[in-house]
Amino acid sequence: MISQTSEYALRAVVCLAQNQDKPYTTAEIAKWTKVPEHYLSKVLLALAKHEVVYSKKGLHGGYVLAHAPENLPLLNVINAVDPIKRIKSCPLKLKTHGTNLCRLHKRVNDTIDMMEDMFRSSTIATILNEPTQSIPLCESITG
Amino acid sequence: MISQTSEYALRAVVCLAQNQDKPYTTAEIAKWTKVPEHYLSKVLLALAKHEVVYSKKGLHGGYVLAHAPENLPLLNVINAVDPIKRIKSCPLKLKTHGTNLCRLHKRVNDTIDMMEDMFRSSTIATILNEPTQSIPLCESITG
DNA sequence: AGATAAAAAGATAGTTTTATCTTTATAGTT
DNA sequence: AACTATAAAGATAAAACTATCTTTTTATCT
Repeated sequence: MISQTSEYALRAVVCLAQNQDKPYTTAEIAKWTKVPEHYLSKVLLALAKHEVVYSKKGLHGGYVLAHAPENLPLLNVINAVDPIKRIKSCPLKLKTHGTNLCRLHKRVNDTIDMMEDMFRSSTIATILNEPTQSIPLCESITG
Repeated sequence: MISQTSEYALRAVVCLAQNQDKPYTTAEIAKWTKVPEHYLSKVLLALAKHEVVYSKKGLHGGYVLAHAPENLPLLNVINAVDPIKRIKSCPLKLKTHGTNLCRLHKRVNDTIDMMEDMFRSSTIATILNEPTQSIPLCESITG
């Protein structure tokens, strides 16, 4: 329902949100979030292309968040790596339908919309500030 | 967000709901729903195993719905072919989390729950009876 | 300027999903 | 009993997703 790649991207972004003091390298983020390092590197690349994170090359480089967590909806992270596809026209390409969606596809699309709204309305800050039973997302990045 | 296989399964079931006079063959359903015939055959097999449809072999055989559309939530169709996976424990396997979900995964899981609820609360009958701009799902099965 | 640490890019491979084709088993019909 | 239409099963393959390794480019430090 949500791809592995999106899951990894969200972990990385939450990780960076919790550590905004300096750029962190792919290797550090990978270790902390338990994402395969080389795969994470592609994910971060996509996040950088969509300006979710900012990358700094060279010595003491790494990745930092490009926006304050308050201004970063989960949807932006997901869409950067694995865009949610909505149904815009009848997948059966029926002439009689034209641009209208039939009842089935309208219902499915409504559901996707709802999901999208939920991901749009919660930001990284929202989830980090949410009261919960559980300890912060992950163990310390330096640990 | 919803797999190709689920989409095909839903189409097939809606098709059978609109044609309950006799069993319809894989080939007929495939033609009507524009699903690749041999792939549809696997999908129908899964639907039959989960008793969403009933299969009748031999001459004049084919598939019929196993339940009235009123008693058939979309979720049952989706779960038969491509079960919605919920997050039950921390994907990072952190000891400190134990069975609790962190804020991130709780939020993602809540969203999945919502989607699941939506698919559970609407039946095939619901969507077929819904008032809409568009003509019935598909063109005639005999066309 | 040279050394070093880092992202970026490229190449390859495993796994899962989607799709197609072929053969076999089964149930009606004649 | 033989024939035929059909689902079921098996084998194969194409495409997408996930993952790993290697090389190249870029920026910073001394």
